[in-house]
Amino acid sequence: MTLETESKSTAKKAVTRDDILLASLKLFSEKGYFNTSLTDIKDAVGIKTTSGIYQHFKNKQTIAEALYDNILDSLSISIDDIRRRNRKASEQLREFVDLLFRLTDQAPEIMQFLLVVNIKEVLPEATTLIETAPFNKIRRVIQNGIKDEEIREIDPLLAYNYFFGIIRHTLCLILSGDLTKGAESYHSQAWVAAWGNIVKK
Amino acid sequence: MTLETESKSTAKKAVTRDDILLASLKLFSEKGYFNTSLTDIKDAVGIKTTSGIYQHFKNKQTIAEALYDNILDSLSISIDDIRRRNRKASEQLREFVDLLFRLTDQAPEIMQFLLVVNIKEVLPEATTLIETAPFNKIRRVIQNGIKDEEIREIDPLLAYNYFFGIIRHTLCLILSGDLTKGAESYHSQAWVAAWGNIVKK
DNA sequence: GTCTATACGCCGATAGAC
DNA sequence: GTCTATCGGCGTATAGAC
Repeated sequence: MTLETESKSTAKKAVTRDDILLASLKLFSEKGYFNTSLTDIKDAVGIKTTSGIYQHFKNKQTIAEALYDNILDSLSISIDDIRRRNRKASEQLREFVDLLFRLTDQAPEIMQFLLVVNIKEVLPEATTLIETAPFNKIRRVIQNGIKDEEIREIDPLLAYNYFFGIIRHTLCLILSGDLTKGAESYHSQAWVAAWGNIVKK
Repeated sequence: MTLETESKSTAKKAVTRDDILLASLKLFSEKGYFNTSLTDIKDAVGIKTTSGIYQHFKNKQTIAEALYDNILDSLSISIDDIRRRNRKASEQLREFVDLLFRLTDQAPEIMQFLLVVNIKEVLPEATTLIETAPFNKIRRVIQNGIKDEEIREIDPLLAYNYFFGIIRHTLCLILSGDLTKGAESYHSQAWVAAWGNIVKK
């Protein structure tokens, strides 16, 4: 599964692992993990019994695990790409923010799952968002920014906090429908506010 | 139930509604609503069967509802008090932030329930945090601050976002244990960053 | 208010035929 | 890979005695 939503092929074919992941992602982000039964998933995916699900996943939890892993992996790869293409921390962070807003717009289920679903409740063993590979990389970007004197000298974790706090809150308000004008209108303003919090003046 | 944790009386007496609320709050914030069974609550509260719970609450959901209502009511009252005692928006917001940090330190279960538990998943009918009475009042504080030219002229919702985004993210990092030095050390810095985002320069 | 006892629905999960 | 059939169990909830 990639971060991009894929268009279903017209020909009716066997249900794949990705079909289940996609349907589960939608349901989990809409109703929450615990309000989603395997019956719901089976219906969404278009099979008659829940048995088919067990062909691809050991149990319900492993579906959520696979989703979380896939999303984090995709993000991580995107960040590698961003770091390769840009030198300055400001550019790297800017592109990361662009990515998050684009996803919020085009694949809100993914961002809903990532930011709103309380992953510790679903997967008690899971690491906090901040400890995951992609967000570790973002913290390294910030550290480098401090070293290069682009970002003011504060605890990198606090810089992450001041920067990502605004981005995240903005995205959550968009996802919840409290910010109604569509992601684009808030995008650049959120960036300015977030970056302004950590930039060396 | 108040926002303050009450010390249990030594004498063993009948289980009250507040005992159930307190135990539930602890369990919900630790394990999550769906990972908490009435059996867990009954154990925590010290009775032998779940039947006793139904003396006070119609069902499990109403426990969460009562908790949410109580917390919001308490917050709302505190904010009224803050607004009465202070004139300037900066002072009112500052005291509000003080309150939130104090609660995070002294009653983390309350803040965990308020900020981390996904209330829409537990109570689909519940209003978003931003639409609740206390947070509506905070938004009015911000509106007044704009009118009085203390806060720069932007959409009040965005100002709320830039301000509270940082506060909330800081509190969540403290609650999750990612920020380890204890709430106090981050308190004033978070305030400076959050207020700096909206102050008229 | 607390207990015993009990109901029962839903959901996750498995075995095995096709 | 999909189906039928079925299971066990957990968790919520109720009735009614004390």
